[in-house]
Amino acid sequence: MRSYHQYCSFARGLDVVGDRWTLLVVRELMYGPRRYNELLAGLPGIATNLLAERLRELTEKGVLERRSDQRYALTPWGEGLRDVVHAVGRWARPLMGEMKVDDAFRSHWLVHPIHVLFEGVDRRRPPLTIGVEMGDAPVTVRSKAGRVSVLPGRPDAPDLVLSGPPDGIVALLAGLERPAARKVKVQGDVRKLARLHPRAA
Amino acid sequence: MRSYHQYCSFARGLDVVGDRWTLLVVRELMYGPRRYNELLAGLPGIATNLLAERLRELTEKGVLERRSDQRYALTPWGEGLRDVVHAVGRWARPLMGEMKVDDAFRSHWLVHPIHVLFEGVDRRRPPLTIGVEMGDAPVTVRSKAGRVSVLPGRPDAPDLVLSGPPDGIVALLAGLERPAARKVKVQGDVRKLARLHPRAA
DNA sequence: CTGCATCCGGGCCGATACTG
DNA sequence: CAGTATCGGCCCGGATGCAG
Repeated sequence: MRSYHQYCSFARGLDVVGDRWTLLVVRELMYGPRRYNELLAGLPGIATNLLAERLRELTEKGVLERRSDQRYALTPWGEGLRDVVHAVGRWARPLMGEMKVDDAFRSHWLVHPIHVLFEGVDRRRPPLTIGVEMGDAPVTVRSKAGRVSVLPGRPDAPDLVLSGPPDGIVALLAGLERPAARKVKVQGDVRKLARLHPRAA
Repeated sequence: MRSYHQYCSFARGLDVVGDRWTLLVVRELMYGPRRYNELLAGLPGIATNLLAERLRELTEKGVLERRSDQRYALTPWGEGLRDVVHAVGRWARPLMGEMKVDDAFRSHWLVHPIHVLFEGVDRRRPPLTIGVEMGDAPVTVRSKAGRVSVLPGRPDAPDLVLSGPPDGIVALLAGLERPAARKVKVQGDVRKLARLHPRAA
């Protein structure tokens, strides 16, 4: 990317991560170290040359590093971009209405809406294990010790299983009455969801 | 900008503000409503057509609005981008070493480093008024009630006056011993600066 | 002078094909 | 699996024109 040539911390930050796709690569690495093809799968729409170029640039600039097992991982400085990604995600929450027909989705992306919806610790939250099926891979949403998190894979003994389109799942977890929420099949008692106390919109 | 077509809050956010120059336009409006030419002056390097286009897009999307006095201003939703700009600025702080020869600078940009360096309230901070001269316009850095802020203009009765290159000024305020800091002329007692307790790097 | 619109060259982006 | 090569098209950047 062309530099903005401004002596401004924000502008210099954008010189590093302001390119198209760059911060989405970072988003993918926030789930942990990933291999090239895993990144490709998590970034529907990116061209292979662009992914390669972004990985090279970000490595040169010290945002990520390549490990011995051929995986890419965020450096400690790169980890600092979590706040940036979350800040944008939080700001853009009003944009998360319905899915468009040509919108892509990956189950592990659920981590971010969950992070925003259930930020911090809330002791009122009961322990709860939810299996979520949204198409490409099952994930588990777990409430434990007042904290809500997302894990890959299908839980052994879920209290609740949700299956349906992503926008419906998110609406249901957020406690919103949206048309899409009605398309979600629920096994178990839906009312348990409200006890997780999602943040108001 | 081409949409990423991903049902992800972060990606949808970038669909709105991910274009080149877009967040820098927002940065400029964080100082308050501005007219077209004022924005142009605060965004050295931007092409006039691009500024016009960004302003139109951001207005359509509800990030900013045009006022009756022809000024552009952030909407309430647009104000939410402050957290994003600050998050990037905070992350990019390690990049704020020396100025490059072709780096542009505007005095009002000092607001962001100050925000990052002196975030929050610290009761140990004594009241202090500092005049700062960096080239294009004088600004005032003021400590009051434990909070440090930046105002446009030259103070009436400064306790201290700093004049020199921006990187030197920032280094001095941050309490860092950098070569550039030695190029700053100081009128008054430099040691008063340390009492403001800047955050460690 | 302010506030843009138009035009044009160059570079980045996106899609596909291909290689070790 | 992990990229490189290639090429058309679009966005960006700089210069210029022009209306209120």
